[in-house]
Amino acid sequence: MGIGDDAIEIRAQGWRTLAALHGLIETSLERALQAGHDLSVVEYTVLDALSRQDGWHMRMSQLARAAALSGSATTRLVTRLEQRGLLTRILCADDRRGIYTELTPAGSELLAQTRPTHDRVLTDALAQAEATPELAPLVDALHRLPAAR
Amino acid sequence: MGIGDDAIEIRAQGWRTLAALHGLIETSLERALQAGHDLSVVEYTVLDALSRQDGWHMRMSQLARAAALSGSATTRLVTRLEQRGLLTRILCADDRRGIYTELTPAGSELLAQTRPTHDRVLTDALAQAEATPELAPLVDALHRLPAAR
DNA sequence: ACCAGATACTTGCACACGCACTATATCGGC
DNA sequence: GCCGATATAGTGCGTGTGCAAGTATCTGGT
Repeated sequence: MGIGDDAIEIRAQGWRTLAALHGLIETSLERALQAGHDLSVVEYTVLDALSRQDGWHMRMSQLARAAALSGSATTRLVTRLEQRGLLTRILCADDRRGIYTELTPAGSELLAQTRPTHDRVLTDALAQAEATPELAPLVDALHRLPAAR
Repeated sequence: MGIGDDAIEIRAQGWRTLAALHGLIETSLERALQAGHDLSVVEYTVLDALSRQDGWHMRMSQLARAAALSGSATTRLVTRLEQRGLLTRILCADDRRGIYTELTPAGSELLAQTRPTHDRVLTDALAQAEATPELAPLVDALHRLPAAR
């Protein structure tokens, strides 16, 4: 056994904790958003990401990164949302390979309606996680994270 | 705007960071384990969880929780691994509704072969994340997590 | 001007997942 | 002991996903 094995075990343990917390939150959100607003978590993530770029466009590939999705999944996700009238594709003139996406008013409105549910469920899920011994430290660390930007 | 809005925004930001880091790690692991050992991340997680219960059995439902999976997905996952000869189902006598699962020698061996890859890729992914400004704080927090047990 | 290679999105296909439902086993009140 | 309520695992079905291949566009070297 080498000297770095402890570090590896700590990393593995951290990854398991991270995955567990992620799963817990995602499942809660998925059920709530699906039931209440007919939106999946990734769909919400995309709408949210677009709204955050307020007034600015996002390329498909940026969207893919923001949602941690493959290119093909992003194509179909955007297609779904476009067909529901929540966003629009905009061919951009300077690089005709690229496609920009933009929230429609309907998209903004749905997002506004959904955000309270999202925030409430997220808060609840975190509270629930904090009550779980092996997850509590990570939840705590999450709260102390320096506010990015 | 209420007084708690900052807290909500911090939580949302934390969740986005968590999801981003999780996605990054999972994608890296998925590709590496799939390419090198024909295993998915959940499959590895299950084998690892079983090995960690060394000498002890796990019920399907515990496995489902450990892998953050639904009951039905767990059934099929166990079926796949059983057909590959990596684990065995064991009907338990005291509660005939329950089913225990146990690693076979082949399962242990495959896990032993796969673990180095897993650990190396995990280390690399964390290092990569640490080089990303918005992820670095969370990676740092992960390392400082108290060793659970 | 041209062509090879890189980049951005899309499409074909196989597959793992969750939900709703079913089957079997256990437990508690009577 | 019996029967409804609950728990555990498995099945049918629809759907979202990633990979690999395909198409269109851009870029740089010659």
